[in-house]
Amino acid sequence: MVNIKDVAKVANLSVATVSRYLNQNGYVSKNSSERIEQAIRELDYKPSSVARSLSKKQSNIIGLIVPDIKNPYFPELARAVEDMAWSYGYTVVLCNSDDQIEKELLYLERLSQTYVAGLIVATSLLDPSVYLSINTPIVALDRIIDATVPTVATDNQKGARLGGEYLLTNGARNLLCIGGPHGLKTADDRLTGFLEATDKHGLDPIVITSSFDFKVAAKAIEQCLAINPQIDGIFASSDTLAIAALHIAHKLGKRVPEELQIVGFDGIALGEMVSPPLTTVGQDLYKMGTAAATMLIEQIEGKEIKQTVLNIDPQLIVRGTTRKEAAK
Amino acid sequence: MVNIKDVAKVANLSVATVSRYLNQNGYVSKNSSERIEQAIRELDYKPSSVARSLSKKQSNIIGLIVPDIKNPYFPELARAVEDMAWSYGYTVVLCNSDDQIEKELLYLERLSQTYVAGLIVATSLLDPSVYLSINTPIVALDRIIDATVPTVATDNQKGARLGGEYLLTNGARNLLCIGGPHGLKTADDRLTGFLEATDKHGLDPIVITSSFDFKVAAKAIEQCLAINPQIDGIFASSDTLAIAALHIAHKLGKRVPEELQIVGFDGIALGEMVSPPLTTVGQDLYKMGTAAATMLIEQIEGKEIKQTVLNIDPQLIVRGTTRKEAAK
DNA sequence: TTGAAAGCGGTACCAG
DNA sequence: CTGGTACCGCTTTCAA
Repeated sequence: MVNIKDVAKVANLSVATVSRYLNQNGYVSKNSSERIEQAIRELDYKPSSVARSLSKKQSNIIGLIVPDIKNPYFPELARAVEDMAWSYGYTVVLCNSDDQIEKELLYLERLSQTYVAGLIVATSLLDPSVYLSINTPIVALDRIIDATVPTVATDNQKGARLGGEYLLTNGARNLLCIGGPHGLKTADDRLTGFLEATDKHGLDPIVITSSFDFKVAAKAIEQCLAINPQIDGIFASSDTLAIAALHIAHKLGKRVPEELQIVGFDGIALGEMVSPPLTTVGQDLYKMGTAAATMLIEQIEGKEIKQTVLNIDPQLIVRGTTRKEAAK
Repeated sequence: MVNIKDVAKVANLSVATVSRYLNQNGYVSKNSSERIEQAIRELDYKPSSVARSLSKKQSNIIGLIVPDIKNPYFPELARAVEDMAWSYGYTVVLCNSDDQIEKELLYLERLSQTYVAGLIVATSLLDPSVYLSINTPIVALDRIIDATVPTVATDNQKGARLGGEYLLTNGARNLLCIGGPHGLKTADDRLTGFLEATDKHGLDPIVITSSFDFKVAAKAIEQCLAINPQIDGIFASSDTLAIAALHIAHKLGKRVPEELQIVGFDGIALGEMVSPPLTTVGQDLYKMGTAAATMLIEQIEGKEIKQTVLNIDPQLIVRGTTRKEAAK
């Protein structure tokens, strides 16, 4: 592998000058620049980012921590992050934490050993202090870590209220809310928002909670629907959960949306593929991902961060699992 | 950050000895070991993997190149790779090539600058020679690069034959085959396999090809089905395509599987979520991913690779988009 | 404008 | 068994 020394030799300059040229800092005469360019081309020189990391104590690696990339929500986020990182010359390391504290901690440790440039964290089980203590730029994506950590998130409560209200204006009265796992703030907020909507109408919906796992959720929903056949509207706090509900509705022979309406939350691509396509409270996932990456890179590169909290407004996306004609 | 020198000082030994201890090579007396351990604990020392990479010219980073992580096929593979990499102390960098030569080339270049330990490549548009020339362990996943590159793949032809035959034994006679993008070997093999099955029955199915994009595919399928309403069996060369077909069937009011049977290929999780759940030719994606990672790590660590080609046998997974009672 | 040289944090060879 | 030390490839003072 050709190194900076070789380039210097060919250009008949010192490595210091070549380095200055490479980093575009310090003085390099026009003439020298040309000789360096020439040498680089001639030798097909590529700087070693490892050596660079070592001397600068800073790499161009961004760590992306998600619970599980298999959850269809995260690939869309990951793709957006990766695109933005790519265009700024960063590289993203994928970390699946499985929402396990131990694993996340170990990841953090490993990443810090590589002088990771920054972290995008889409999980939130560790104590905020540990994220703050690692002394690396960080942004929270989708989940809030702490008021002091720059964050890109959705107003979950508002979104859920939107979803609940839509179900109501569409005539559903016997509601079921499928909440996400207990203790997950995102999920709790969605539940709260939904209940705000139903409270206003003096309704008292059934609430169940479930893990985001499809099969587990499907089973829970099936049981619930068996006991409460009167249910005519379901608000699910994730699209996966909503699709599980749709699946069970088909299995039980309930017609959607005629007998049972379903509203999801997230706006994953999958929602458009099922039949009927899923009405949902959608977030612009790509935008969230790119925004998070941008905020992180700005921090890394020491720029003033314009805003430390970006709240993405969720939007109701009406598709086929709700009746539209009934609106108003 | 505390470094090896600090440890050496506290343990009252030289850095050489500490290094030997750390790498478990060379001699270190029991007594010294204990002092080192003690010092490490005391200082909470973590070796810098960057420095290590520089001096060994080898990192613990594995590059995973996929076309697009948003394609539901890849998260399952990526997760498996990441799990295995994690357990061996490697870290995976996610690269989305978008099946663009230029981008893939740039990735390869960037990765080689970081002394990447190895590559898992799930794309195959570059000339084999470039993969071979980068002088890094590599394994091809799902797509074949070259006979000399260790590979984990599926017997696509056989799988497609299986799928085609199943459709036939189930009574479908007016067949449609939805192939993947032209020129993609995986897709071509699946088409070939399917045609083998139909040929044997003297049938001449309709064949269309489509990109793997859901919407594009759906449109093409809709047109085809409109022109050929007699179609009663569809073999899709990916689950996404099959789900698009299912989606269109619902839209057109065709009952699945009574009027129209569908068989997909891949075995992605999504297939179980749609209604009716998708009958498909499934590959064990997790196994493919872990196998690829294992083969790569063995190469990296210089072990004898037991086998350089692992052919995963595809399995017919009968679910709800085919009629089972008709079998035999 | 340019260059010499001291790191950055390890590894590994060689001598003791 | 242990220590001295020359790298690995690049960045960054400090002098010239």
